Amino acid sequence: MNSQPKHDRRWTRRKEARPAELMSAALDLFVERGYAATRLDEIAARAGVSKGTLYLYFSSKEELFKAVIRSGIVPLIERGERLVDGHRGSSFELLQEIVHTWWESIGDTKLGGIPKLMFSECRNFPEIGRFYYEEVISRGHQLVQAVLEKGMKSGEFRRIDANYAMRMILAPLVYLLLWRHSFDFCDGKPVHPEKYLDQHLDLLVHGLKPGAGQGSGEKKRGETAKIISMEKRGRR
Amino acid sequence: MNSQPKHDRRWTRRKEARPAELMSAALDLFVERGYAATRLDEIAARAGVSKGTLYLYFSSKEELFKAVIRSGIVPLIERGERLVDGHRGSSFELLQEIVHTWWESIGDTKLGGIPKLMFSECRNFPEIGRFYYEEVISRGHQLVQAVLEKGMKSGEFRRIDANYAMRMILAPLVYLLLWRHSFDFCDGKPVHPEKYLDQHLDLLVHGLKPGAGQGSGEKKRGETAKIISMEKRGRR
DNA sequence: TATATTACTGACCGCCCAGTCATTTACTCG
DNA sequence: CGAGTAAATGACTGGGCGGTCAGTAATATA
Repeated sequence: MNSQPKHDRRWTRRKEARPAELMSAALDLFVERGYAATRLDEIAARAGVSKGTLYLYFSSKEELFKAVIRSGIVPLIERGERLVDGHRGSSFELLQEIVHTWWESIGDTKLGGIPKLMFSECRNFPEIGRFYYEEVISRGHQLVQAVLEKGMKSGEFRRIDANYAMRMILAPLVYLLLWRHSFDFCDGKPVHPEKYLDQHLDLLVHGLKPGAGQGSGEKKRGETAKIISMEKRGRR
Repeated sequence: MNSQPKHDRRWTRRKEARPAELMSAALDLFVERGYAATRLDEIAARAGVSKGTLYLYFSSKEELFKAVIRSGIVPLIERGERLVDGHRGSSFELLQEIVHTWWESIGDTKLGGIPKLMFSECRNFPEIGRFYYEEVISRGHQLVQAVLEKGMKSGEFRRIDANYAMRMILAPLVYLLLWRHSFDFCDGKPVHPEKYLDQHLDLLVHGLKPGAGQGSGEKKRGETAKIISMEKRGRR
């Protein structure tokens, strides 16, 4: 981690670089082991400093955690929002572009571990959970929803509830991240992300195409499958 | 939790009921706070016993965790497998039936917290992770994949890679559970599960329908959206 | 080179909690 | 009812880890 330990000095002053290095090390370990199971000594060691140094830059473990999340997500959403604003072309192309960019700049990056971390810990740190929800999740939701609504308005997509459709778009993306950061290691033939995302987009483009019946519960022709809405079934 | 504390006794002997009650309490707390953040004293208290009693039935915290997972999932998969075997009718109907049953007997139950727990902890307990993968995940995958393949063979679904399509089916289901057990609490308008699942099935039935181009990267007509395969793009 | 400054260290502290066990209480059986 | 057994208790312990701080080593200044 230390760039070049000049000569044979035991350590060098690197006031500027420390926080970023510590946060990077912390993110790695938090994602791998979870917040509680990660020792501050380990984080410090991975960043090439002692635990005491960590406390020069972060006042507590929780503050370090917050900083990791904050600094990790700041660039993310903004980038997505700029992408949507600047786009000219079909809504589906935009959707593809978003997925691609997301994968390359987040998913396939160590930042891709953050969602797993947040899902695991948001109940233990409601303040951070709420922050993450406000600053990342809800903005991400709005972003995708806007694309869907634009596509529906132009007639490119059929009319469906954008809020729920948005979740159908995001679920496989988030799921991919969670998978890679948890069970991927025991899978015989690991998931190939590019193929996975292609498949997802392919199913979406067909599922969203207009002219095949609107909304749930309706079907255009007398097909074999008749949709039984869960809403009408008795609850447990 | 104790059924009836007879008379004014300080406690009663309930050798048979203790393990189940302890596991139930443990599942609640593990799901809510995570494995590490859950205290054995709390589990015992919720089950109405002292910590010492817990150790009469489980030799360690980790053994308790294993037992919780094991006992929680034994009934689950088998039920699904019986469902598939006994089904007569279209593949999509079967898919619906699976989703409904899953939701009612697992998703909308405290068992629905197990996936979150496993995703969070499987890296810290590789042995349990592997067990869960073998006994639940891979069997669940095979189950859904079999339905897809049957549907493709009969021409009800278009031909696509069943392994990846299976993941597209499961992702929103698992995602629903994770959501409910983590961020749901900070959502202004919470997700309505029945509507969510209906929407999912609706998108699927359209996305899987044949006669709209096969596989990713192909489109039948000159539509606005042209699919750019991620496979062909440069990697990060 | 001498002095002042400060980034950094690592031994140390105290709390917390998994795990133990001697004792107490409930039940069983004759 | 009384003796024997098994279930349950809760005070205790030991280790681990978050957090501290007096001291040390690197750098700045002159």
